Amino acid sequence: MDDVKMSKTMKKVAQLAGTSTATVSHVINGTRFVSEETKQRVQEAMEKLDYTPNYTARNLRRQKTNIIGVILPDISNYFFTSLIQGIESTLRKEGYQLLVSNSDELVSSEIEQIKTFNAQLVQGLIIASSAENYAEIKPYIKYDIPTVFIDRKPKGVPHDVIAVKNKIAVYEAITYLIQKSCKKIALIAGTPNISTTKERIEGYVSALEDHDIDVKSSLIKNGDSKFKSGYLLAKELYEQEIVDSIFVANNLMTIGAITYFKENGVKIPEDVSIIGFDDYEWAIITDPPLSVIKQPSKLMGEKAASLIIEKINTPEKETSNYYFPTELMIRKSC
Amino acid sequence: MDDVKMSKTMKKVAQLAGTSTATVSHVINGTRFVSEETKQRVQEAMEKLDYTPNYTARNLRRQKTNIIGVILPDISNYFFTSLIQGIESTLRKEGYQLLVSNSDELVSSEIEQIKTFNAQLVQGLIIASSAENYAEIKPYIKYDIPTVFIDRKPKGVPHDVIAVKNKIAVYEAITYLIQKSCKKIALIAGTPNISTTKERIEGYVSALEDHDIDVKSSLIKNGDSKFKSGYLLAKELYEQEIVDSIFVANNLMTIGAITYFKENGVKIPEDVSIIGFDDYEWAIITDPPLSVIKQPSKLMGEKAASLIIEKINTPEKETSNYYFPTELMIRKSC
DNA sequence: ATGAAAGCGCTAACAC
DNA sequence: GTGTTAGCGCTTTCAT
Repeated sequence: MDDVKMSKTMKKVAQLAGTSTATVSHVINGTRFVSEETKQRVQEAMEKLDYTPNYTARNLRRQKTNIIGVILPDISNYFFTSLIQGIESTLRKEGYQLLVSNSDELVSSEIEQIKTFNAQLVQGLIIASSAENYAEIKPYIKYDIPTVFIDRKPKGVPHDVIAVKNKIAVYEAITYLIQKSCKKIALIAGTPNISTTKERIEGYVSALEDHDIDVKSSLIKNGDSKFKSGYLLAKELYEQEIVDSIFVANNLMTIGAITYFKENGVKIPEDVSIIGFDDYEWAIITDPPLSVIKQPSKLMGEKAASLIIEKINTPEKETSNYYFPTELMIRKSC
Repeated sequence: MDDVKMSKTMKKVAQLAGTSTATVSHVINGTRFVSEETKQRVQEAMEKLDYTPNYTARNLRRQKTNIIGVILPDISNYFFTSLIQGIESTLRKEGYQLLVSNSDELVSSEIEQIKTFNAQLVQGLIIASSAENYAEIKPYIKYDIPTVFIDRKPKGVPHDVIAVKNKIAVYEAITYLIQKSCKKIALIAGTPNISTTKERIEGYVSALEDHDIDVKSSLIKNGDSKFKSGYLLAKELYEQEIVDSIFVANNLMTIGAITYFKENGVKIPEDVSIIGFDDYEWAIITDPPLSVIKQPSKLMGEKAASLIIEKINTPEKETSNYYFPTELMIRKSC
């Protein structure tokens, strides 16, 4: 009630309880035996003062925080928000906190954030990097802080990575389209130069090649993974080329592409078949229900979080790569 | 290259540069004049040691962190993730970090998180509370840390609140339905007892009353704001009642309800009209395109963040409430 | 079963 | 223009 602004310290608690700060600390942390009666007195004193330990001081002394940092390229992308869900839930169970930040797909901004996080702020780092090569960010990553790369794998990364079997996933999808006798299959790919985009293009190309279909570079479009570019690229494709099917390599661009076709009376799948990437609740109620490649996004987030925690507890743990399988969900858009 | 594990301290930098720690600190923070040459030497030393200041130590000394905590009831809900987008972007611009956590719509878990955040971890708190009354969480909220409530306003909150004109929003939507000559208008409401739910029910009831339509309690269903309950409640409504239209008070439940109807061959809007809450990219490509009440979620997040920052800079600033208007987006589901 | 005190790495008041 | 040093609030070693 009275001194609201004054932060309560352990010292005050100790005074009130008639003990030393050491004892107070030990009753709080259960780190050594304290007799029932002193324990009692300390607890009462804490209650009375409405005392909460100062985490900053504790962190400084213990040389660790309980915070994990996550750097994502686009928080408006449903895939990345489901990653967050998975990460947050397992982190919380283990008593860690989650610091989230958004790099806007910019390596420069990513580096800025890595720097901040590394200033003893964060105990571990989960990052969906926008860098093509690990070398670009290597100088800023500290080797003593556990780091896991998620979704994307810059060339040369020596850390754990959690990703998806992109090439196989897309190969399957394109093969499906071919079997449905699509002839002119286009690809709307995401942000250029990142591993997921490259792998998805590889899957596309190799599926076509395996079925003796010419790969036309005019049918491969690179976007920026946002709604707008899906819309624009669909338009470009439809105006310039005869296309009977499109594979769209991310969820926001898929929505963009479909929006374009709906606005222009292009029928899906009659006029053009579509397969998208990422599966969400709303993908079932679209017109038509969307055929997609589903990645286990929440699971990937959970894995990243538990991996980071393992790394924190067992620093000598060797690094490894986890490639999750995807699932081709065929609905009505192809 | 060598002592990777050893944290570099200011002291070492000072030694290498042949200055005091004070000078190092001042060149880092620009807090007092330092001659060009010493500045030079210090910077070189920092470079050489690959030094980054220790935030934890700085925070302890300055008695502040640069972190804002956000507590949300459901990170899988698109509304809350767009809130995060808005919050994160404006926070980042101002040099703050964002600590995110999820309360699962549980007051107990919310309290747990408030406690953690309050331990000098966080400079400000943005919270979408699950509490019906402020009294439930009051003991844990510290008055000296700036707090803003977002989306929901527990009874008796003395802090800033950022919300939406729920009653008016729903009143308009229901009125629209009535003008479209709907007679049996049902309501699928969200988590009981929170302000948004109560206000939305009020809007529903008062629109019906103003048009001399009987309010039947069997037409008002309470869910838990998740996909599943939207699905189940739609089923319940459709099996038990003759209903020609439904207003669904949140985005996940809307998807759930539509999914149920699609699975069961119920035509929208021919058999039943639907208006949902919250607007997203995918709402345009659903079958049929969804009529919804759109709330300016990103804007609300931005406002919350800038408000918190204002409060931090001007603690004496008086509290106020911000009620954003919504927009009724009529598409094809009603 | 408990206490004293050093010290985590920084900032800033004070001194010159 | 720069240095010295106290101290932020805690944990933990070393005593007893």
